[in-house]
Amino acid sequence: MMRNTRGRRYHSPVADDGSGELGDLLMRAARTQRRRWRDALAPWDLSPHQARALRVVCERDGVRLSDLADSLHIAPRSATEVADGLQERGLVERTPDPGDRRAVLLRPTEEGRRIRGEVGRARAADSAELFARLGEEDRTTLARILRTLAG
Amino acid sequence: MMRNTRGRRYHSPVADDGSGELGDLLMRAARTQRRRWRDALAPWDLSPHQARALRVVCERDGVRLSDLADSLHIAPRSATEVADGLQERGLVERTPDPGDRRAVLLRPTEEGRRIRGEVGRARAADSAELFARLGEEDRTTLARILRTLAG
DNA sequence: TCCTCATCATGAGGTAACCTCAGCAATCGT
DNA sequence: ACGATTGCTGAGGTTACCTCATGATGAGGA
Repeated sequence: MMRNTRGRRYHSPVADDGSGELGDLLMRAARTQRRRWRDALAPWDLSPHQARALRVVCERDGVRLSDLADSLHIAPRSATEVADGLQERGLVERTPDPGDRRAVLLRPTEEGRRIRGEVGRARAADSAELFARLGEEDRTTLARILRTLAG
Repeated sequence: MMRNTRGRRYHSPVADDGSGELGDLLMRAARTQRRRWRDALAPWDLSPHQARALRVVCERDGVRLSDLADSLHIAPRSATEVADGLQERGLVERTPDPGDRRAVLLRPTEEGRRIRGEVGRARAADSAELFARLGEEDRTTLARILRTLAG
């Protein structure tokens, strides 16, 4: 799964025309982080999507497939597949929803909680390492600016 | 192609634990921009990747497939497919490389240049619109910070 | 020269992660 | 009580990647 062992180099992009450049930079920084995260996740052989799903399942205990789909911004049908993947690894289990017999609730297994903890710590460490390049003030500023953009 | 007409809403994510939060914010901002760009591109029915490829071909006039692959960070074989897509739409053409008879040079067609111009303007406008939420100073700061992160 | 090895593009074939649509069961609204 | 809706999943499709093999060419010796 996800054996992207290519590791190509980055070409310096285009001229700086002021505004378009910011978009490029944003994408580039995001790619850097995505790659780092993917690499940090490799020891558990989880895709970023699976890790996120596991996190969701652990946080809101008892998650419907459709809710999971919503959280991951994918179609309900696709959530089934993500859940299948996690279930195969024994990280989550399907239990019937007591309140609605059509629905299925996803719950983390013991192992699932454990893995989620490990992954969470690894992710935090990795994130801290990346953003350690910035000073305290820059981190605050960046958070504020990104919040403005994402809104 | 690329008919993601789902338009799901964003769930407010997890608690703010300080460092991990910045990573989330970065990804979120990047996603916002990616979605905007994709939408801005829709009128021409080009994927982001194709648009980027067209840009590369137009800029460095006469591009080998392997160079294109390098620029897009994909395997050489995959560059063939991207080129096929653009060629089918009549935006680029394959010409033999005079200096190496194994190689093929991609060149933009007249139409390709035209489209690239339009797309470039649309992209610049879109980017400007997004980043207009920020003040002049914030834009400068953001550029500096992102450069630090992407390095 | 000629032999070997690297490189270029591409055919063949595979995979992961999405999607839509149809179907079944359960629930809800009137 | 019954038609419409909701929740999940099987079946099957698309896209954008990938690897490996192949044929043609190029480049560096001996």
